[in-house]
Amino acid sequence: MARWEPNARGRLEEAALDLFGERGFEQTTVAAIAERAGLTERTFFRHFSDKREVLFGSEPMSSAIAESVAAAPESASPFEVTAATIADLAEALEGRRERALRRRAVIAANPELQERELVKLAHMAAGLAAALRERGVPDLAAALAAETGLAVFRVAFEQWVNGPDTPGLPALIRSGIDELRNITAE
Amino acid sequence: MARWEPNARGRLEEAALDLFGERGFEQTTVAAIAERAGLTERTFFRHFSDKREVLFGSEPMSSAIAESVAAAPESASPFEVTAATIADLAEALEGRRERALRRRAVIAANPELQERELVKLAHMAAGLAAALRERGVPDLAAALAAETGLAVFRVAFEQWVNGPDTPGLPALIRSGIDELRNITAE
DNA sequence: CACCTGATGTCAGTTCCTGACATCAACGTA
DNA sequence: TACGTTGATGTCAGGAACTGACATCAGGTG
Repeated sequence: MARWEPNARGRLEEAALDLFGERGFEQTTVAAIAERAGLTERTFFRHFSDKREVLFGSEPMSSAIAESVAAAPESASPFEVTAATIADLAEALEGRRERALRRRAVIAANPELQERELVKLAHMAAGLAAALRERGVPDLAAALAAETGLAVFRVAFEQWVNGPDTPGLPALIRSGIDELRNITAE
Repeated sequence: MARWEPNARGRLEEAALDLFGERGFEQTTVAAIAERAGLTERTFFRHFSDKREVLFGSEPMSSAIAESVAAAPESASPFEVTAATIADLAEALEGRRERALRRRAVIAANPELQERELVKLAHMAAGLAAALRERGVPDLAAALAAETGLAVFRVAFEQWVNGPDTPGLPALIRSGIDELRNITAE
Protein backbone atom coordinates (compact mmCIF):
# COMPACT_ATOMS: atom_id res chain seq x y z
CA MET A 1 0.00 0.00 0.00
CA ALA A 2 1.28 3.41 -0.93
CA ARG A 3 2.43 5.59 1.85
CA TRP A 4 0.63 8.66 0.51
CA GLU A 5 -2.27 9.39 -1.78
CA PRO A 6 -0.95 9.42 -5.33
CA ASN A 7 -0.53 12.42 -7.64
CA ALA A 8 0.16 15.11 -5.07
CA ARG A 9 1.08 17.60 -7.77
CA GLY A 10 -2.14 17.06 -9.68
CA ARG A 11 -4.20 17.41 -6.50
CA LEU A 12 -2.50 20.72 -5.77
CA GLU A 13 -3.24 22.00 -9.27
CA GLU A 14 -6.85 20.94 -8.98
CA ALA A 15 -7.32 22.49 -5.55
CA ALA A 16 -5.66 25.72 -6.68
CA LEU A 17 -7.78 26.17 -9.80
CA ASP A 18 -10.92 25.53 -7.75
CA LEU A 19 -10.02 27.96 -4.98
CA PHE A 20 -8.78 30.67 -7.36
CA GLY A 21 -12.11 30.40 -9.16
CA GLU A 22 -14.10 30.58 -5.93
CA ARG A 23 -12.27 33.30 -3.99
CA GLY A 24 -9.80 34.77 -6.44
CA PHE A 25 -6.03 34.44 -6.54
CA GLU A 26 -5.05 36.94 -3.89
CA GLN A 27 -7.67 35.81 -1.41
CA THR A 28 -6.40 32.25 -1.61
CA THR A 29 -3.44 31.37 0.60
CA VAL A 30 -1.01 28.64 -0.26
CA ALA A 31 -1.85 27.05 3.08
CA ALA A 32 -5.49 26.78 1.98
CA ILE A 33 -4.54 25.13 -1.31
CA ALA A 34 -2.33 22.63 0.44
CA GLU A 35 -4.99 21.86 3.01
CA ARG A 36 -7.62 21.15 0.38
CA ALA A 37 -5.15 18.84 -1.33
CA GLY A 38 -4.44 17.09 1.97
CA LEU A 39 -0.85 18.32 2.10
CA THR A 40 1.21 20.99 3.81
CA GLU A 41 2.35 24.40 2.62
CA ARG A 42 5.95 23.24 2.57
CA THR A 43 5.08 20.43 0.19
CA PHE A 44 3.34 22.89 -2.14
CA PHE A 45 6.61 24.77 -2.53
CA ARG A 46 8.44 21.54 -3.27
CA HIS A 47 6.22 21.02 -6.30
CA PHE A 48 5.91 24.63 -7.48
CA SER A 49 8.54 27.30 -7.26
CA ASP A 50 5.95 29.91 -6.33
CA LYS A 51 2.22 30.38 -5.85
CA ARG A 52 1.61 31.43 -9.46
CA GLU A 53 3.41 28.51 -10.99
CA VAL A 54 0.68 26.08 -9.96
CA LEU A 55 -1.36 27.44 -12.88
CA PHE A 56 1.45 27.17 -15.41
CA GLY A 57 3.43 24.15 -14.35
CA SER A 58 2.09 21.54 -16.75
CA GLU A 59 2.40 23.05 -20.20
CA PRO A 60 3.88 20.62 -22.68
CA MET A 61 4.04 23.37 -25.30
CA SER A 62 7.81 23.39 -25.75
CA SER A 63 8.13 19.88 -27.12
CA ALA A 64 5.09 20.39 -29.35
CA ILE A 65 6.77 23.42 -30.91
CA ALA A 66 9.96 21.56 -31.68
CA GLU A 67 8.00 18.74 -33.30
CA SER A 68 5.91 21.04 -35.45
CA VAL A 69 8.93 22.87 -36.73
CA ALA A 70 10.74 19.65 -37.49
CA ALA A 71 7.69 18.33 -39.34
CA ALA A 72 7.54 21.27 -41.75
CA PRO A 73 8.69 20.53 -45.32
CA GLU A 74 12.22 21.46 -46.26
CA SER A 75 10.97 23.94 -48.83
CA ALA A 76 8.88 26.05 -46.43
CA SER A 77 10.03 29.61 -45.71
CA PRO A 78 10.69 30.62 -42.06
CA PHE A 79 7.42 32.48 -41.85
CA GLU A 80 5.51 29.58 -43.36
CA VAL A 81 7.04 27.24 -40.80
CA THR A 82 6.05 29.66 -38.06
CA ALA A 83 2.51 29.94 -39.35
CA ALA A 84 2.17 26.16 -39.51
CA THR A 85 3.58 25.78 -36.00
CA ILE A 86 1.22 28.18 -34.29
CA ALA A 87 -1.64 26.65 -36.28
CA ASP A 88 -0.68 23.31 -34.74
CA LEU A 89 -0.67 24.84 -31.27
CA ALA A 90 -4.12 26.23 -31.96
CA GLU A 91 -5.29 22.80 -33.04
CA ALA A 92 -4.13 21.35 -29.72
CA LEU A 93 -5.95 24.03 -27.72
CA GLU A 94 -9.14 23.84 -29.71
CA GLY A 95 -10.10 20.59 -27.99
CA ARG A 96 -9.82 21.87 -24.43
CA ARG A 97 -11.65 25.12 -24.91
CA GLU A 98 -13.61 24.75 -21.67
CA ARG A 99 -10.61 24.29 -19.43
CA ALA A 100 -8.70 26.99 -21.32
CA LEU A 101 -11.54 29.43 -20.68
CA ARG A 102 -11.71 28.63 -16.99
CA ARG A 103 -7.98 29.10 -16.58
CA ARG A 104 -8.17 32.22 -18.70
CA ALA A 105 -10.79 33.77 -16.43
CA VAL A 106 -8.58 33.32 -13.38
CA ILE A 107 -5.59 34.80 -15.16
CA ALA A 108 -7.55 37.71 -16.60
CA ALA A 109 -8.64 38.69 -13.09
CA ASN A 110 -5.11 39.10 -11.75
CA PRO A 111 -2.17 41.15 -13.02
CA GLU A 112 0.43 38.95 -11.33
CA LEU A 113 -0.84 35.98 -13.30
CA GLN A 114 -0.87 37.91 -16.55
CA GLU A 115 2.74 38.72 -15.83
CA ARG A 116 3.60 35.05 -15.55
CA GLU A 117 1.67 34.26 -18.72
CA LEU A 118 3.74 36.76 -20.66
CA VAL A 119 6.84 34.93 -19.46
CA LYS A 120 5.48 31.62 -20.69
CA LEU A 121 4.68 33.12 -24.09
CA ALA A 122 8.15 34.63 -24.27
CA HIS A 123 9.62 31.20 -23.56
CA MET A 124 7.52 29.78 -26.35
CA ALA A 125 8.86 32.43 -28.69
CA ALA A 126 12.42 31.66 -27.63
CA GLY A 127 11.84 27.96 -28.22
CA LEU A 128 10.36 28.61 -31.62
CA ALA A 129 13.27 30.83 -32.60
CA ALA A 130 15.72 28.16 -31.50
CA ALA A 131 13.91 25.52 -33.54
CA LEU A 132 14.04 27.77 -36.58
CA ARG A 133 17.76 28.36 -36.16
CA GLU A 134 18.12 24.60 -35.95
CA ARG A 135 16.76 24.52 -39.51
CA GLY A 136 19.40 26.97 -40.62
CA VAL A 137 17.33 30.14 -40.49
CA PRO A 138 19.60 33.11 -39.71
CA ASP A 139 19.38 34.66 -36.23
CA LEU A 140 17.55 37.85 -37.08
CA ALA A 141 14.98 36.18 -39.33
CA ALA A 142 14.39 33.45 -36.75
CA ALA A 143 13.87 35.92 -33.93
CA LEU A 144 11.53 38.11 -35.97
CA ALA A 145 9.50 35.21 -37.33
CA ALA A 146 9.10 33.72 -33.86
CA GLU A 147 8.16 37.00 -32.17
CA THR A 148 5.68 38.01 -34.82
CA GLY A 149 4.26 34.50 -34.96
CA LEU A 150 3.59 34.61 -31.24
CA ALA A 151 2.09 38.06 -31.68
CA VAL A 152 -0.42 36.60 -34.13
CA PHE A 153 -1.10 33.80 -31.67
CA ARG A 154 -1.78 36.23 -28.82
CA VAL A 155 -4.12 38.37 -30.89
CA ALA A 156 -6.01 35.38 -32.26
CA PHE A 157 -6.29 33.84 -28.80
CA GLU A 158 -7.79 37.07 -27.49
CA GLN A 159 -10.40 37.03 -30.23
CA TRP A 160 -11.10 33.40 -29.53
CA VAL A 161 -11.80 33.79 -25.83
CA ASN A 162 -13.55 37.12 -26.08
CA GLY A 163 -15.81 36.62 -29.05
CA PRO A 164 -19.09 34.93 -28.07
CA ASP A 165 -19.16 32.80 -31.19
CA THR A 166 -15.94 32.97 -33.12
CA PRO A 167 -14.72 30.52 -35.72
CA GLY A 168 -12.22 28.02 -34.36
CA LEU A 169 -8.82 29.12 -33.14
CA PRO A 170 -7.01 27.65 -36.16
CA ALA A 171 -9.20 29.69 -38.49
CA LEU A 172 -8.53 32.84 -36.46
CA ILE A 173 -4.82 32.13 -36.69
CA ARG A 174 -5.03 31.81 -40.46
CA SER A 175 -6.86 35.12 -40.87
CA GLY A 176 -4.37 36.73 -38.52
CA ILE A 177 -1.51 35.55 -40.70
CA ASP A 178 -3.24 36.85 -43.81
CA GLU A 179 -3.98 40.18 -42.21
CA LEU A 180 -0.38 40.51 -41.08
CA ARG A 181 0.81 39.88 -44.62
CA ASN A 182 -1.53 42.60 -45.88
CA ILE A 183 -0.41 45.08 -43.25
CA THR A 184 3.31 44.68 -43.76
CA ALA A 185 2.92 44.84 -47.53
CA GLU A 186 1.55 48.39 -47.32
CA MET B 1 13.40 75.43 4.92
CA ALA B 2 11.95 72.23 3.61
CA ARG B 3 10.95 69.66 6.14
CA TRP B 4 12.61 66.80 4.25
CA GLU B 5 15.35 66.37 1.70
CA PRO B 6 13.80 66.86 -1.72
CA ASN B 7 13.15 64.20 -4.38
CA ALA B 8 12.59 61.19 -2.17
CA ARG B 9 11.45 59.12 -5.13
CA GLY B 10 14.54 59.89 -7.15
CA ARG B 11 16.79 59.10 -4.20
CA LEU B 12 15.10 55.72 -3.83
CA GLU B 13 15.59 54.94 -7.53
CA GLU B 14 19.22 55.94 -7.32
CA ALA B 15 19.90 53.91 -4.18
CA ALA B 16 18.11 50.89 -5.64
CA LEU B 17 20.02 50.89 -8.92
CA ASP B 18 23.29 51.21 -7.04
CA LEU B 19 22.54 48.41 -4.59
CA PHE B 20 21.13 46.10 -7.24
CA GLY B 21 24.30 46.59 -9.19
CA GLU B 22 26.52 45.95 -6.18
CA ARG B 23 24.79 42.99 -4.54
CA GLY B 24 22.13 41.88 -6.98
CA PHE B 25 18.37 42.27 -6.78
CA GLU B 26 17.54 39.41 -4.43
CA GLN B 27 20.35 40.16 -2.02
CA THR B 28 19.10 43.71 -1.62
CA THR B 29 16.34 44.26 0.90
CA VAL B 30 13.88 47.09 0.60
CA ALA B 31 14.95 48.19 4.06
CA ALA B 32 18.52 48.60 2.78
CA ILE B 33 17.37 50.70 -0.19
CA ALA B 34 15.32 52.93 2.06
CA GLU B 35 18.15 53.31 4.53
CA ARG B 36 20.61 54.38 1.82
CA ALA B 37 18.07 56.92 0.64
CA GLY B 38 17.61 58.20 4.20
CA LEU B 39 14.02 56.99 4.39
CA THR B 40 12.04 54.11 5.84
CA GLU B 41 10.78 50.93 4.26
CA ARG B 42 7.19 52.10 4.61
CA THR B 43 7.96 55.20 2.59
CA PHE B 44 9.50 53.09 -0.16
CA PHE B 45 6.18 51.31 -0.59
CA ARG B 46 4.35 54.61 -0.74
CA HIS B 47 6.37 55.55 -3.82
CA PHE B 48 6.54 52.14 -5.52
CA SER B 49 3.89 49.47 -5.50
CA ASP B 50 6.49 46.76 -5.11
CA LYS B 51 10.24 46.20 -4.96
CA ARG B 52 10.60 45.67 -8.72
CA GLU B 53 8.73 48.79 -9.68
CA VAL B 54 11.56 51.03 -8.50
CA LEU B 55 13.37 50.10 -11.72
CA PHE B 56 10.40 50.76 -13.98
CA GLY B 57 8.54 53.60 -12.34
CA SER B 58 9.72 56.54 -14.42
CA GLU B 59 9.11 55.55 -17.99
CA PRO B 60 7.44 58.33 -19.93
CA MET B 61 7.00 56.01 -22.91
CA SER B 62 3.22 56.06 -23.03
CA SER B 63 2.82 59.73 -23.80
CA ALA B 64 5.67 59.58 -26.31
CA ILE B 65 3.87 56.83 -28.19
CA ALA B 66 0.63 58.79 -28.42
CA GLU B 67 2.50 61.83 -29.70
CA SER B 68 4.40 59.91 -32.35
CA VAL B 69 1.27 58.28 -33.67
CA ALA B 70 -0.57 61.58 -33.77
CA ALA B 71 2.34 63.18 -35.62
CA ALA B 72 2.28 60.66 -38.46
CA PRO B 73 0.88 61.93 -41.77
CA GLU B 74 -2.71 61.15 -42.57
CA SER B 75 -1.67 59.11 -45.58
CA ALA B 76 0.58 56.67 -43.71
CA SER B 77 -0.54 53.04 -43.48
CA PRO B 78 -0.93 51.47 -40.01
CA PHE B 79 2.34 49.61 -40.32
CA GLU B 80 4.14 52.72 -41.51
CA VAL B 81 2.82 54.61 -38.51
CA THR B 82 3.99 51.80 -36.25
CA ALA B 83 7.42 51.75 -37.83
CA ALA B 84 7.78 55.50 -37.42
CA THR B 85 6.64 55.34 -33.80
CA ILE B 86 9.10 52.71 -32.67
CA ALA B 87 11.81 54.53 -34.60
CA ASP B 88 11.00 57.60 -32.49
CA LEU B 89 11.24 55.54 -29.31
CA ALA B 90 14.62 54.28 -30.46
CA GLU B 91 15.73 57.85 -31.06
CA ALA B 92 14.85 58.73 -27.49
CA LEU B 93 16.79 55.79 -26.08
CA GLU B 94 19.83 56.31 -28.26
CA GLY B 95 20.95 59.22 -26.13
CA ARG B 96 20.94 57.39 -22.80
CA ARG B 97 22.71 54.24 -23.91
CA GLU B 98 24.93 54.12 -20.84
CA ARG B 99 22.13 54.21 -18.33
CA ALA B 100 20.06 51.83 -20.46
CA LEU B 101 22.90 49.33 -20.42
CA ARG B 102 23.37 49.55 -16.66
CA ARG B 103 19.68 49.04 -16.05
CA ARG B 104 19.67 46.26 -18.63
CA ALA B 105 22.43 44.38 -16.82
CA VAL B 106 20.46 44.37 -13.57
CA ILE B 107 17.32 43.18 -15.32
CA ALA B 108 19.15 40.51 -17.31
CA ALA B 109 20.47 39.03 -14.08
CA ASN B 110 17.04 38.44 -12.55
CA PRO B 111 13.99 36.59 -13.89
CA GLU B 112 11.56 38.53 -11.73
CA LEU B 113 12.71 41.75 -13.33
CA GLN B 114 12.50 40.32 -16.83
CA GLU B 115 8.93 39.40 -16.00
CA ARG B 116 8.14 42.98 -15.11
CA GLU B 117 9.83 44.25 -18.25
CA LEU B 118 7.60 42.08 -20.39
CA VAL B 119 4.61 43.68 -18.72
CA LYS B 120 5.89 47.14 -19.53
CA LEU B 121 6.42 46.19 -23.15
CA ALA B 122 2.93 44.71 -23.29
CA HIS B 123 1.55 47.98 -21.95
CA MET B 124 3.43 49.84 -24.64
CA ALA B 125 1.90 47.57 -27.26
CA ALA B 126 -1.55 48.15 -25.82
CA GLY B 127 -1.01 51.92 -25.85
CA LEU B 128 0.22 51.79 -29.42
CA ALA B 129 -2.78 49.73 -30.52
CA ALA B 130 -5.13 52.19 -28.83
CA ALA B 131 -3.47 55.12 -30.56
CA LEU B 132 -3.83 53.37 -33.89
CA ARG B 133 -7.52 52.71 -33.31
CA GLU B 134 -7.83 56.38 -32.48
CA ARG B 135 -6.76 57.03 -36.06
CA GLY B 136 -9.50 54.77 -37.35
CA VAL B 137 -7.42 51.64 -37.87
CA PRO B 138 -9.66 48.57 -37.40
CA ASP B 139 -9.20 46.49 -34.24
CA LEU B 140 -7.44 43.49 -35.71
CA ALA B 141 -5.05 45.50 -37.86
CA ALA B 142 -4.25 47.80 -34.94
CA ALA B 143 -3.52 44.92 -32.57
CA LEU B 144 -1.37 43.10 -35.11
CA ALA B 145 0.57 46.17 -36.16
CA ALA B 146 1.25 47.11 -32.52
CA GLU B 147 2.30 43.62 -31.43
CA THR B 148 4.56 43.04 -34.40
CA GLY B 149 5.99 46.54 -34.08
CA LEU B 150 6.95 45.86 -30.48
CA ALA B 151 8.38 42.52 -31.57
CA VAL B 152 10.69 44.36 -33.93
CA PHE B 153 11.59 46.74 -31.12
CA ARG B 154 12.46 43.90 -28.75
CA VAL B 155 14.60 42.13 -31.30
CA ALA B 156 16.43 45.31 -32.31
CA PHE B 157 16.96 46.27 -28.67
CA GLU B 158 18.53 42.88 -28.01
CA GLN B 159 20.93 43.38 -30.90
CA TRP B 160 21.71 46.87 -29.69
CA VAL B 161 22.68 45.89 -26.14
CA ASN B 162 24.39 42.63 -27.05
CA GLY B 163 26.42 43.59 -30.06
CA PRO B 164 29.76 45.16 -29.08
CA ASP B 165 29.63 47.73 -31.84
CA THR B 166 26.27 47.86 -33.52
CA PRO B 167 24.88 50.67 -35.60
CA GLY B 168 22.49 52.95 -33.69
CA LEU B 169 19.20 51.63 -32.39
CA PRO B 170 17.19 53.55 -35.01
CA ALA B 171 19.18 51.91 -37.78
CA LEU B 172 18.64 48.49 -36.24
CA ILE B 173 14.93 49.19 -36.07
CA ARG B 174 14.87 50.10 -39.74
CA SER B 175 16.64 46.93 -40.81
CA GLY B 176 14.31 44.94 -38.56
CA ILE B 177 11.32 46.43 -40.31
CA ASP B 178 12.80 45.65 -43.72
CA GLU B 179 13.63 42.12 -42.70
CA LEU B 180 10.11 41.58 -41.38
CA ARG B 181 8.68 42.77 -44.69
CA ASN B 182 10.89 40.28 -46.51
CA ILE B 183 9.95 37.40 -44.24
CA THR B 184 6.21 37.89 -44.42
CA ALA B 185 6.33 38.31 -48.17
CA GLU B 186 7.69 34.81 -48.64
C1' DC C 1 17.53 -8.18 7.88
C1' DA C 2 19.89 -3.87 7.46
C1' DC C 3 20.36 0.02 4.78
C1' DC C 4 19.14 3.59 1.69
C1' DT C 5 15.95 6.60 -0.90
C1' DG C 6 12.66 9.94 -1.56
C1' DA C 7 8.33 12.19 -0.63
C1' DT C 8 6.38 14.33 3.03
C1' DG C 9 5.99 16.76 7.67
C1' DT C 10 7.53 20.17 11.35
C1' DC C 11 9.44 24.35 12.77
C1' DA C 12 11.82 28.59 12.87
C1' DG C 13 13.06 32.53 10.46
C1' DT C 14 13.47 36.27 6.71
C1' DT C 15 11.46 39.37 3.58
C1' DC C 16 7.73 41.55 1.16
C1' DC C 17 3.91 44.22 1.68
C1' DT C 18 -0.29 46.48 4.13
C1' DG C 19 -3.35 48.93 7.45
C1' DA C 20 -3.87 52.10 11.23
C1' DC C 21 -2.36 55.78 13.52
C1' DA C 22 1.09 59.55 14.89
C1' DT C 23 4.02 63.57 13.69
C1' DC C 24 4.97 68.08 12.30
C1' DA C 25 6.74 71.77 8.79
C1' DA C 26 4.44 74.60 5.49
C1' DC C 27 0.61 76.88 3.92
C1' DG C 28 -3.81 79.35 3.78
C1' DT C 29 -7.11 82.10 5.98
C1' DA C 30 -9.50 84.85 9.31
C1' DT D 1 -0.85 86.66 14.62
C1' DA D 2 -3.37 82.47 15.63
C1' DC D 3 -5.20 78.47 14.07
C1' DG D 4 -6.83 74.70 11.28
C1' DT D 5 -5.59 71.88 7.22
C1' DT D 6 -2.63 69.31 4.29
C1' DG D 7 0.65 66.04 2.90
C1' DA D 8 4.90 63.57 3.17
C1' DT D 9 6.96 60.95 6.38
C1' DG D 10 7.57 57.82 10.61
C1' DT D 11 6.19 53.94 13.85
C1' DC D 12 4.19 49.69 14.87
C1' DA D 13 1.87 45.36 14.33
C1' DG D 14 0.82 41.66 11.49
C1' DG D 15 -0.25 38.53 7.40
C1' DA D 16 1.43 35.84 3.74
C1' DA D 17 5.12 34.17 0.64
C1' DC D 18 9.01 31.63 0.65
C1' DT D 19 13.45 29.02 2.53
C1' DG D 20 16.68 26.13 5.22
C1' DA D 21 17.45 22.44 8.49
C1' DC D 22 16.11 18.47 10.28
C1' DA D 23 12.76 14.50 11.30
C1' DT D 24 9.86 10.64 9.70
C1' DC D 25 8.98 6.38 7.69
C1' DA D 26 6.99 3.09 3.73
C1' DG D 27 9.12 0.68 0.19
C1' DG D 28 12.80 -0.91 -2.53
C1' DT D 29 17.74 -3.05 -2.64
C1' DG D 30 21.49 -5.65 -1.44
